[in-house]
Amino acid sequence: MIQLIRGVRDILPEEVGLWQKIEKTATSLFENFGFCEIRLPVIEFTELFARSIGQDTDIVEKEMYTFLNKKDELITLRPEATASVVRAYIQHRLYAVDPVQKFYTIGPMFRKERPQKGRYRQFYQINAEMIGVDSPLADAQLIFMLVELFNRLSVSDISIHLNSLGCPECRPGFKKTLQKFISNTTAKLCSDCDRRKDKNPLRVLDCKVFACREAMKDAPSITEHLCNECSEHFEAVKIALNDLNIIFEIDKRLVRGLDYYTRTTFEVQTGSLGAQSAVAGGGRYDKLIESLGGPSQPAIGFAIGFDRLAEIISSNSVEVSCKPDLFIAALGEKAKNMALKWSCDLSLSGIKTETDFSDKGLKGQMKKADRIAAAYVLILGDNELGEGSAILRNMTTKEQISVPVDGIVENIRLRFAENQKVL
RNA sequence: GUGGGUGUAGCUCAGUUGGCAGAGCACCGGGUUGUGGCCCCGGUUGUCGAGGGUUCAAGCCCCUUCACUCACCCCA
Repeated sequence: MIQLIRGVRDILPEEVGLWQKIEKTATSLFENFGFCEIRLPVIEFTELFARSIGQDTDIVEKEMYTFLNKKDELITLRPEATASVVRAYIQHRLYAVDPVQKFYTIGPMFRKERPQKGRYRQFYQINAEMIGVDSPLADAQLIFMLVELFNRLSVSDISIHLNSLGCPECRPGFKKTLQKFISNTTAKLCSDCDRRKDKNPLRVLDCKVFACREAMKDAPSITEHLCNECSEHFEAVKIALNDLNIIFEIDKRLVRGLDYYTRTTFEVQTGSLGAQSAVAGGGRYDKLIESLGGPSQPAIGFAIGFDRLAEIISSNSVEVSCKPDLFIAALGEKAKNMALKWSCDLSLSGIKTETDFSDKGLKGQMKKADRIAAAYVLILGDNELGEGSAILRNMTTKEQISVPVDGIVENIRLRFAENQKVL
């Protein structure tokens, strides 16, 4: 048997209802906030990701699916969506009419990591990106919209973590301050932190090893080393969030692994996903568009982990069904031919109709109708054919009536149209 | 890439010191000739993840390998 590739998975029909519900909730909410859908390819030139995410990040260094095409160009299955959104914004000069553009997009991303709970090699994200707005009010609005999505999906076990990473003006200075603190500390860091303390000292703040957390307990905080502009921006975001009654906590260890982030970063965390606590995350990337060759426009966005969101909702079990309204139990060849026509016509008129074309007896077909939870069964056998009628049975109340074969589709259609008071 | 756990029927899982491959659920048939659920009776279902080794004999012991899973790293 051919099995699926490691780290990817099938979303089976019973789960798809939940996925559709999440998708509909998100898209209608985002559109109410003025975001428009954009659909993007899943492959791009590798350089796009190397330049946006950062050459030295783990994602680019070892987690991308990268191939050589026939023209010897390096192409990559996208590990995230923001880079592609920005590329499209620049390539199609969407800024020419109005530099302010708001997009959302849903689709699969790919990262070659060892799979575990809530982490797959093909995973799905819902992204929202707002380009061209610098105001801290935009940051607050975006976070408000994100929180509202969780509310609408009845996800309550979450917390909002907030931080600011500064900008190219103030971050290098903080990096040096932090490096000085680390080299002065006597405490022993784990081998990973020892390795990354020079290249990316911010990551040491994020380490989960107890010894490192202890050692970094009194480490300088970036929010205290922001330049005036960044500091004012961050304060304004906090005030705006308070005005919107968004409860959040400042998390100075929230550093994130993509190089393009500036200023505001945030994460939605949950306790119900094992070691994977982040279910959504995002932040500002004010310099990315310019660095990819576009106009100098600020931007902010977030990504929601679709698989993770579905996971935490399904543990609260949302029932989404695709039960048929009507099951046609036909006995004999003539009856089956009539059933075929009827079921096609009824399906077209919006009634979920199921038919069994096998040679099962009536008992077997009733059993099947029961198993798939059909609300009504239409029985057509030799007796009924002789009388020119069929039997319509309510599977809950066991009531049944005789319906003339002449005009039966219209008859049933009208019965279902009358507010489900079919029988 | 590193470490732990788990692989036996469609599903959930038993399987003793190595000795005929099991249960529940599901499915199929019958009881009830054309009426589902509940009940009763009967039946089907296996590369015991794969490959090799030890043995008269391996689901069980040994080696290798693969997959799943959880965690690390990192991230949504």
